[in-house]
Amino acid sequence: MFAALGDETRLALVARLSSQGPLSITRLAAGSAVTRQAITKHLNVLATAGLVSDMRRGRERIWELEPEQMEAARTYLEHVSKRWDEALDRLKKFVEE
Amino acid sequence: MFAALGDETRLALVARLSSQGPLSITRLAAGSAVTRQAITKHLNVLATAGLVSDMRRGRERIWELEPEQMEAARTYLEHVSKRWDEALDRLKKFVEE
DNA sequence: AAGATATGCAATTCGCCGGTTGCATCTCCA
DNA sequence: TGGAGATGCAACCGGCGAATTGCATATCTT
Repeated sequence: MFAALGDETRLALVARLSSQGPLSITRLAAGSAVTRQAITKHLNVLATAGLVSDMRRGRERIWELEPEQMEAARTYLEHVSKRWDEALDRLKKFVEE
Repeated sequence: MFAALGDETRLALVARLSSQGPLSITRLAAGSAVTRQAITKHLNVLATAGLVSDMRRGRERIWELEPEQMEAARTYLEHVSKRWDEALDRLKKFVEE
């Protein structure tokens, strides 16, 4: 999942979807420097990571954010941060003794 | 920064540093499947992203977590999540009108 | 039906990244 | 001082991922 967010183009896609809501592939490609095909591939990567989902509407395919996965990433970082603080505390106590 | 966290080996390093506190390169390499050299490179990548920092102690080099950057990542995800909710609200209102 | 719009599929190219190996350097300790 | 342990430096390799191109397919509109 972090790997999915780690690409500049994909992070930009997430940002756009977050600020502009659901968009079609062509619309997303219009605002980007790369080809529509590249965008499609990136969207698939994001989908595999569970960060976006798609739905068909006529001839177009609409993509939208899936905020639960982002929440999962946040939770993970929070977890790591917390454990780090605990480790620091243990170390501090150990040194003091 | 997400790119830095996006590699499995690096994420494992972050996890270990978070649970065990500051560690030397050799110690970190001992618990990993890859070479010490690989670990060194990964640590440098993490350092460039501001996620870890190092200090010399005798002949060894101790690495520790830099939780502020992790906090930044969390904040970013929070931001995106929030904007997404707002976008959804706008969309909902627009449809209702 | 026919043109236009939106997307899908496949093959290909190219650069970067993760990993290794070999050797040099530095520091600790007996 | 000399050996062992910890790290640094540099060259090299293999594969994967990002991107493009060309063409096929589906859907809308008139």
